[in-house]
Amino acid sequence: MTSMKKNFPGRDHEHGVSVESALEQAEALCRERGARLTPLRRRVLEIIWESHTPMGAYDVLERMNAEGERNAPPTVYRALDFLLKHGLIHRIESQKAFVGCAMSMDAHNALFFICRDCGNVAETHSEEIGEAIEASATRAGFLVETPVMEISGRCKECHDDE
Amino acid sequence: MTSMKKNFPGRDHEHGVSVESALEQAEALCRERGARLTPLRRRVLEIIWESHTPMGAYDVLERMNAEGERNAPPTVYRALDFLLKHGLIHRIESQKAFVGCAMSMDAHNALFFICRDCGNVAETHSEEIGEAIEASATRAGFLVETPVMEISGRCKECHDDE
DNA sequence: TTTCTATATGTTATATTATAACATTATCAT
DNA sequence: ATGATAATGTTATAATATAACATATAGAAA
Repeated sequence: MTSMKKNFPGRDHEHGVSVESALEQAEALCRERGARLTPLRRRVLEIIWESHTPMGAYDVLERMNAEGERNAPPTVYRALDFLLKHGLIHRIESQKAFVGCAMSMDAHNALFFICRDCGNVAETHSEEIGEAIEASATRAGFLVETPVMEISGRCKECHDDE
Repeated sequence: MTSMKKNFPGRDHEHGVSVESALEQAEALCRERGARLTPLRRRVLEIIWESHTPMGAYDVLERMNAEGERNAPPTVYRALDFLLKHGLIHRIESQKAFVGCAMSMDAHNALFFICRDCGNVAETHSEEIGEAIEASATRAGFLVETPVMEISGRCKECHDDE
């Protein structure tokens, strides 16, 4: 594993969204939509939120089975699909891994800053960038549906003390 | 395969970069850098440019072996690594696939518009977006290194005739 | 309540993508 | 020529993801 230094804002458990409140919000959102956040799905979401770095599907699976359960990959992938569909998590494509979504109501237009040192991910939603992309897309006659914006680099903590 | 309609600008073989000129540029760039664009690597680059949609590593491999050769996965992946390192191709993370890079000298800050209908990819390099991201990053104390920007949606051709 | 239907989960097998590890060969500077 | 470095060959396997079908469960309709 790469050196795990201090977190930077966003997925920091001290200053960011707490696991409990994330789960509460998820429940509210699902209730509102008539979507079923079953114990299994809720558990997967919880596991993902408990990690401060993106988790691979098999990491989640391992965690689920830690207490002796015998879940198989499809179980996890199906739960992940559900959570993705409802914007409760994001898939970080460049890492084949998943993180909790800090703003499920506006799941689109998320921009991720991913620190290559500490592995932390900060989620931002910039109007400016969204508009710049819209403008560029319009010029190309392109209809934006699902933007994937993952900026790899180094967070403040990690490039301060090099 | 999804319906393959007409191309949109960028990777269109009629209006875009020709395979030959792409290979010539690649050779020039490698010569300049003292990098060795071997026949194998050149062949992989050629295969990728010949496709107008992103190709998976195993698609490339299959193509290489079409004439009876017996290359194995590592051969392809090593060539892809070389081409990536020199900015001659991009990896489209959201598709686990590779496309030729239209602007190898400025391989960073590429923004891809990926049509979910026809599969085509248009590569753009927008100052405006680059700056918006820089600004957002600076605010977060983040040092940008490798931006991944892949906008999925529908190209003009494909949403015109729905 | 019972029955039906749709949704969710369990289970087995396998597909797809990617890399580790080590052997061999080619290139190039000396 | 010789030796060092880089490239390629080869075998095996790791890591990620899904297909296909069986079973169970929740909620709607009777």
